[in-house]
Amino acid sequence: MQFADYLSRHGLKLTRERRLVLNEVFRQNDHFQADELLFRMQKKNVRVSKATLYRTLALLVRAGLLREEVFGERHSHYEHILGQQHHDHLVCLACGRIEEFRNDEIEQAQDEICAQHGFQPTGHRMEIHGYCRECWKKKEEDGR
Amino acid sequence: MQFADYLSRHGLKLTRERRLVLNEVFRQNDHFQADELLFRMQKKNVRVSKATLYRTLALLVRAGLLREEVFGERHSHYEHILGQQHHDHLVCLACGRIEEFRNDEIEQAQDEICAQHGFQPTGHRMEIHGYCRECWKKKEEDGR
DNA sequence: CTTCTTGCAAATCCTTTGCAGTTAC
DNA sequence: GTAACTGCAAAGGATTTGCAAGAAG
Repeated sequence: MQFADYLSRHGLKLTRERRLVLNEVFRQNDHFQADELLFRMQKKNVRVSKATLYRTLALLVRAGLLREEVFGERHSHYEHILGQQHHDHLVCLACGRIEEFRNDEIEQAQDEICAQHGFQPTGHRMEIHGYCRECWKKKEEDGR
Repeated sequence: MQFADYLSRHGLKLTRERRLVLNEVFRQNDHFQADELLFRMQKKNVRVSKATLYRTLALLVRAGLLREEVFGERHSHYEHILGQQHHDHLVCLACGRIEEFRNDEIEQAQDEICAQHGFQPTGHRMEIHGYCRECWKKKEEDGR
C-alpha cells in the first residue's frame, strides 16, 4: 500500500488512527474540508481526535496521496489523488459548489510563460470564480 | 475621488483614518499584507488601529480599489488597482517573490470553458508555483 | 444631534503544539 | 524496549466583533 510504504520509508508507523483516516479520505468523491471529514467519522462512531486528523492529512499530502487546495478562504480543502489527472476548478460564489475542468491550451500556455520568465514550475492553481448555471438563473429570476 | 464617492453613495463617512490607510495603500508598488502595511504606518508614526485597518481594507476591496489575493497561505495579500490591467502570478516557493504575467490565450480559453459549463464568471485567479530563475540556480548549485 | 467610526480587548475560526500516557515494530 | 503516536487542552496567527467613547455630516 502506497501509504504504508511511505510511512516505513520514513520510519513512521501505520497506526489504527491513520488507517481510519486514510479509509475515510478515500471514501470521499470530491473536495472536502477537515472538519467535514471529522464530522462524518464521528457520525459513524469512528473516533479520531482533531489533532490526529490534521496530522494525518498533512502526512497524506506529503505522501502524495492527497492534494491541498486553498480556495480564497481561510481553511483548506482536500481532494484525494486516485489515478486522477490534473485539473482546475470553477468555484460557485453562491452555493460553493466546485466543478472541475481541464484544458490543454491553458496547460501549454503556462509552459510558455514559465519559459519566458526563466521560471521552474512545480505546480499551479487556477480557479474561475462566478456563478454556476443554477445559481445564476436564480439570481436573474430574483430581478438581479 | 473614487473612494469618497463610494463612501457617500453608501452613506459612509470619509474619516481621518480612512484617508491615512488609503494613502499608504497607494504608496505600495506591489503586493502587501495587512500587517506589513500596519507596520509601515507605525514606523512613520501614523497611528491607526489594527481593527480599523482591516475594516478599511475590506471597504477598499468593496469599492473596487483594491484586489485581495490568497496565495495558498492563510492570510491575504492585497494589491491596489491603479489603471492596472488584469494579470496573473508566478509565485516563487523559495524566496516568496511574486512576478506578474498576462496571457491572452489563457483568458480566451477561460471564456470558452465557462461557456461550456454554463458558468457566469466574475473573476479568476491563476498562480504558477515553482522557483524563480535565481532560486532555481541556487538549488542546482547546491547539488540539487 | 444622529449615525457612523474608532480603539481596545476579547472572541472567532482553523490549525498547530506541548505533554503525559499509549502503541507499533 | 524505545521511538513514534495519541488525545487533550491550551496556544497560535490572522482576522473579526461588541462596546463605550469620539468624530463626521
